[in-house]
Amino acid sequence: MIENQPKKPSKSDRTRAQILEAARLLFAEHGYDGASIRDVAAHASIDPAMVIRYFRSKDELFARAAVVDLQLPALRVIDRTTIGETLIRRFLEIWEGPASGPGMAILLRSATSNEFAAEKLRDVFGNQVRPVVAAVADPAADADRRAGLVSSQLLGLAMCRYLLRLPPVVALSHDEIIQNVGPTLQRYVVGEDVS
Amino acid sequence: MIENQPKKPSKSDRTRAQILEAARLLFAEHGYDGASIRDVAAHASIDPAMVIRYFRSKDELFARAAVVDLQLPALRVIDRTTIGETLIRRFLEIWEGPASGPGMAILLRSATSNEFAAEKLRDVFGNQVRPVVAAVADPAADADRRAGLVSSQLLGLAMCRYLLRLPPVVALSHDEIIQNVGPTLQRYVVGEDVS
DNA sequence: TCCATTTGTCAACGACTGTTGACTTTCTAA
DNA sequence: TTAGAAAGTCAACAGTCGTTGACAAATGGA
Repeated sequence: MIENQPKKPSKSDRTRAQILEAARLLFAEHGYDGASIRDVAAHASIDPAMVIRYFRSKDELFARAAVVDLQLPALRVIDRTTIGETLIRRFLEIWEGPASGPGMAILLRSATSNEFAAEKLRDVFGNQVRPVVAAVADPAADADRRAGLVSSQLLGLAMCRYLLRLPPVVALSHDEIIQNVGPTLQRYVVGEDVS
Repeated sequence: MIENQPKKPSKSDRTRAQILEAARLLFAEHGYDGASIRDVAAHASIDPAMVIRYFRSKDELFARAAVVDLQLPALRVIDRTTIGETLIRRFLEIWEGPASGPGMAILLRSATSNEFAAEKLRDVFGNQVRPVVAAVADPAADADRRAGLVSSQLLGLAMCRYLLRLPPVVALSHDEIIQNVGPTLQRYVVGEDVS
């Protein structure tokens, strides 16, 4: 009899959720170093010591905050000619839609100076992006290379548009992104490739 | 009679250069926050106070270390069908060749959590990448958008290959990068575009 | 009501940070 | 040789950081 979720949403659960929400917001905006535990506590209207009580350390808080589930669609079932478009559409949903949290922003903001975040980001690539691309890559041996190229374009777009906020990339409409980046991803995934 | 370079390479000049070299190395590897003045001083085998004496503050030291000159080739004179290839070749030289310093790595490593680095990176885009693309973009009005797309791909590739060190992207050979990313850049710069 | 557990408050710790000023050593020009 | 500038050393400052432990308040079941 394993009961993972005892029915009472005790008071501590709410506090715990508040801390986590504040942490996700501040980590996404200022990165691991830039968001102090005191900042998180202030943003959650709570004492800094409570942050440590609920999450044992800043590292563990960051680990809890930096969870990412891209929920990428299976590419096998859709039309083979619209793979690139499907990918970039899902990408825009993840970043700008309300459902997906700031998980990717959290990782990307800290990955350049925090080895844990970098490793986590490599994990997201290996366990979420790569399998989806591998399922449709023509010679299976090319799967890694194709997935890597896809990641480089998507990650660069995210950097320019959401983190660096490069004006001309911010100005791009959804349709412009889909019609320009879609074909790139399409070629990276199923295009004829170099040996 | 303006003499910008008095002939004597005084002792202080050498020390100054040592500090700057150590700073560029550490900033490129650990970012602005991750590289302390004490680290830089230790790496240059001098006292931390000297770093402040020669450069007035850490911010100023970082500003001096984060200078970038891409020396992008003028795209007008070359064959219009090899623009993408030319760009990606130059990109690889900048990152892996011995001539260009770690300037781009310094900026990219800190741009996600340091507003000065972010602004400087946007400057590099606006003053070095954009003009080169604008010179050949077909409707001049598209120049910004095209330059932005080019930047997103190049910046993403740099992130994955040199900072994040994503294994399949690190494993790519120069030829593979040229033959895969080249066409992408070609289309971004001179391909038919969406309104 | 009473007591034990939970939840929250407060002050402080040691470590690290950028930066400063007083001091000594070294070099250079007269 | 000597005075003055340049170069380098050292200890300490004020601030921030993550983290801790002692203590008070609130809560909830018996």
